[in-house]
Amino acid sequence: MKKDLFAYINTLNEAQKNPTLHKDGPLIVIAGAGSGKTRVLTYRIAYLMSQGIDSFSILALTFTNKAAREMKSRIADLVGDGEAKNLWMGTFHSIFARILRSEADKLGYPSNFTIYDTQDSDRLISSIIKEMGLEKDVYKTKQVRSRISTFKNSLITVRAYYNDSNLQESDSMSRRPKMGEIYKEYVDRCFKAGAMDFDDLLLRTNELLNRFPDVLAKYQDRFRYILVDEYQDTNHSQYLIVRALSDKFQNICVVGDDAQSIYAFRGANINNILNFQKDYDNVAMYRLEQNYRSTQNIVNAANSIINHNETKLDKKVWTANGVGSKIKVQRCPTDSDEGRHVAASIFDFNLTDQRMYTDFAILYRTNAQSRAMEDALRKRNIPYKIFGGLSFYQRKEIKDVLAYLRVIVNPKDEESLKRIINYPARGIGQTTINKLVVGAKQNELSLFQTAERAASLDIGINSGTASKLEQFVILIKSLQIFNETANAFEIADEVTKKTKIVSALKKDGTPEGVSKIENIEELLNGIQDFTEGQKEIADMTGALTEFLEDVALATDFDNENKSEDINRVSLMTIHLAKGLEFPYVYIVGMEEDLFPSPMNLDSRSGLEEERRLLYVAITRAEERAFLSYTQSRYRWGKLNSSEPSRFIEEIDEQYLDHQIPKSDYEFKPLINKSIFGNVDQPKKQSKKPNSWDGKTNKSPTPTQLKKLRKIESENKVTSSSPESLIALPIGTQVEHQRFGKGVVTEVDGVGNDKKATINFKESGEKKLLLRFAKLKIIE
DNA sequence: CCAGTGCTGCTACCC
DNA sequence: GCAGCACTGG
Repeated sequence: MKKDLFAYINTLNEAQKNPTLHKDGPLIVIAGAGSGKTRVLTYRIAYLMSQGIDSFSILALTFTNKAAREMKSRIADLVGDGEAKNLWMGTFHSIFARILRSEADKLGYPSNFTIYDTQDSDRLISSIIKEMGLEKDVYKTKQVRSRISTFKNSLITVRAYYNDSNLQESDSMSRRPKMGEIYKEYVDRCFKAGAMDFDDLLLRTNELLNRFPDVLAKYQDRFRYILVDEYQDTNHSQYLIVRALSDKFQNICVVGDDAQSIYAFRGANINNILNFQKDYDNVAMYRLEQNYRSTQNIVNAANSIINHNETKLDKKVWTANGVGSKIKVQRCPTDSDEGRHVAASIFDFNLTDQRMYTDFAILYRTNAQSRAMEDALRKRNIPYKIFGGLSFYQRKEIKDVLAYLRVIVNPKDEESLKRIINYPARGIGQTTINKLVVGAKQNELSLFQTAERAASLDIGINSGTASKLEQFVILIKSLQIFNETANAFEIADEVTKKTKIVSALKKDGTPEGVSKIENIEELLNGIQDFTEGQKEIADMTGALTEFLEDVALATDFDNENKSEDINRVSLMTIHLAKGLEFPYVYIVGMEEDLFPSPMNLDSRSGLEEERRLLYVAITRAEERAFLSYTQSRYRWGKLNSSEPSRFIEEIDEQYLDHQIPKSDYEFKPLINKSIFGNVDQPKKQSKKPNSWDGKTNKSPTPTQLKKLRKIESENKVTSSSPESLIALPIGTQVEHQRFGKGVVTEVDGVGNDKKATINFKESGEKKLLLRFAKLKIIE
């Protein structure tokens, strides 16, 4: 086994080997995009284990569950399943949720605490604002939530907030003087509900480690080796946890790329990676600069964009791969044309390059952009999968079933209780819930306890409603008793039957109802899978809690790998694409007011983050990258005109290949003079100094002229080929730009579907769609 | 209490 | 373009 491992390690380059074999003491690995950092991390962990480090004492923190799972399985390949199993590997949230469960009593929490997702938090905040009688247009739920999240991620507790006059002042200035009160009430209510939100999982871990030195010492001793992936995206709270845990042994290895820091909006602090060397003594610094993923054109184009940033570590990413093709930049009249263009291009490459659909990704800045892409792909029968957006577990019907399970496990969970107390409808309306909330506060009881005692407490609930509440309480209690002996699947199955959720949906009979039933069945299948996996564990107490935790921390990525998911084009936001790679990458919506996002335009750091986002997007591509922008786009149901993103200009011209709409098969010819936007259109006053629009009145610069000439000549090539191929007798000698010379052996299909089978000298026999294949007839 | 209707405001991003 | 919310009449 050891010998095998070293054979693997020997396949690394020197730059990769050094951090892999670095044993003790702090180290930072600055890993350029595609430079093999995952290999370094996995081999390093395997190496540590080969050196006698106990697998139980290695903690590896990743950014997604998927990354953790993949790394674990790769390590299992190296060291065997049994040993890999013992590694502590997962996201910050999942690892510390696990630790918090076992230490919960110290913080006054039940060990089966609920994890509130963003929606739960929003509902709670919104009801607090209502209860406090505040104006909802001033105290906007989402703004309040994100403010509270900022506090928590900066370790500003309620007490710290009240000790900081600056914070209070800035909230007063933004007309929200009651922010502190809302914050306090929110924290109290979460605590009383036995619930932690995502930020609490980190904040409470800090609290645990700070308040209990013995607990800190225990985990410091347990985690002798700590590794953190994607360190550039850690926030202050995560930073402090890592610092505290690694303080004793200082065997801390962080890996990241400052150029790929794209989560500042949720509190990630790029200074964590920039200042790592100041945080520990004798830090070893390693740089991985050789890119194994992409062509030279892609690497260089990406470098040229990131060079516009001021804040960055010194790094020169290069590749020994081939030069590759230039990045195509496509202008499209509208967003649906953009969709058609991308779909046509994928269709084309799928055929001519014999590519699987999984080789393609379409990346965008905002989820709303996926629709135009979907429509176009569907029209061409190209299978696709959308990642992100509303996840399975956030669907209403799923959240309803889960709410029952959550209340069974933790009856104090207020948000879940409010969800199900009248679902399916049982005559307990908003008025009653309001009375319960008030009553709970007055009597210092949980909402559930208040419901339980509704008849005896003097809270204005009449006997009719009280008996309905009693029925509901009995239902929950009987399910709780059932839960003591049943496994997670049995209890979930019982919930859907006892509550008549499914039978009610069946009666409803609408297509929506049918799809909801299917989703609930899917959920039950998932729970059954989970239960199967737990079979060897004799004691099933806590199984449901564990399932609910998995679900709370799961994302769409975690439900992949189903058979129907293979061979599909991937659609996702750029954020979601971090860490992934695809041979062909389409980056759509390269427009001002979209990318860079207007929300990030008021500061240099914001703009730099947007730039890093584009860097991430381009470096996902292995072979080909495509950029596109529209001249007008539907937003909020209205057609708005748009301008090319400033970022297109920032990419070094020599790596780009500007296209204008192809008149032959996709677009009507629009403008032949210039690619620089709205020459032919009445245009609004240009206010952005950096946009291309402002230049159109001037005569073209030499670079622009060069672009124009190139575009004109290319346009001739594309438009001439289809006509010349109308007649293509068998035996014709043809030349293809990629496959070289060949002979036509068969022609079939008509019109747009006309295909020719061609026997190429070099590449063998290929079937090509004539309207795409740029064939030249050789006389 | 509840279902239906009309209005609003938003749409970065993830654990 | 739609989801979520508030309002209203039954």
